[in-house]
Amino acid sequence: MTDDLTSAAPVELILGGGSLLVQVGRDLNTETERLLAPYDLTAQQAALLLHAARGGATPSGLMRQLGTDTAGMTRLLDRMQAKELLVRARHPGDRRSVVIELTPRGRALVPKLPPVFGRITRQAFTGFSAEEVAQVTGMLRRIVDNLASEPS
Amino acid sequence: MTDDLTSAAPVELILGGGSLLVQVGRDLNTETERLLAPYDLTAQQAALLLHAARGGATPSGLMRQLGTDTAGMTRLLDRMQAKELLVRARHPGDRRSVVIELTPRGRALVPKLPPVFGRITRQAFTGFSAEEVAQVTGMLRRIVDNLASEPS
DNA sequence: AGCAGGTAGCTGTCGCGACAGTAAATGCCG
DNA sequence: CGGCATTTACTGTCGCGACAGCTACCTGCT
Repeated sequence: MTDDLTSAAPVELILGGGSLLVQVGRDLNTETERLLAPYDLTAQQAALLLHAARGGATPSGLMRQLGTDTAGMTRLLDRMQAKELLVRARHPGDRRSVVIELTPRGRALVPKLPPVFGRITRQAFTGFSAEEVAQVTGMLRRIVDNLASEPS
Repeated sequence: MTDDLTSAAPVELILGGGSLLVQVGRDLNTETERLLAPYDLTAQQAALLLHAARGGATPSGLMRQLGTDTAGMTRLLDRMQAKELLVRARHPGDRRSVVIELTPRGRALVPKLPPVFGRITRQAFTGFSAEEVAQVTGMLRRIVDNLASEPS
């Protein structure tokens, strides 16, 4: 309901590149990858492993869950397939589609990931009450909706 | 003070790749670039122009303000120099350093940028009270600090 | 004066996001 | 049933972030 947001939130804070939000996202990603380094995984790859581990995953489904596009997904899968973390199988009943199956190697990594994400979460939200976490989450969702639904 | 954050904020929300925070940052960036397209600028380039317009900017200074590293800055400057938005001048008194000077072409773009960032800000924070904006900002800062100071 | 350590900028390499454009398979609808 | 839009996956291209490693230069300390 505020109409003078530009003064409430100085341009510097919202700058596309130097934006606080953008910065936080990048820092979070970087820190996650630091903790994942021992497993030779990136944040995207770890996230994909977790999602694909539940079975029946397709590139387009994973794409929506990871928030990327088909191009990015294709290459992410390429890289992970090259590392023998997964294979592409033919979808029974839809010849356009592909089913992602983890290899034993990929499957072996899955149990190690939740602790890593847990650590990151704890680190990022140190000093936050559960209520505060819920607040940020809610507000971030509202921002996402605002950006998505108002492509003015 | 919360010690059970993993239950308060489910892993799915904080996933390195699929994280809400990461997602918001990317969306914000993408939307910014959509609005900057008419000027043939990326979000980084626009942010750099704004910072450099105040004069006396050096790569390392801009690097800190834009939150990237020296490598990224070097190439960002390369691309912008190729577009004749700026030039690199020698720093008087420190032969290691470089001073960034906008060309007329670069300078001409500067006044167009604040409105764009203003629009993005308004769009992102539609429905937010000034107080809420301050809240998110504060919490985001705390997260940044947590991530920076606790490289456990 | 001279050396150690830090700073400024650069290059190489890799992973990722976004956009544009393509081909094959599917679904829909008159 | 036949044509057309949609969906699925892919490739090409570009900009950017992060890491590692390098040289030139400056500075502080002895």
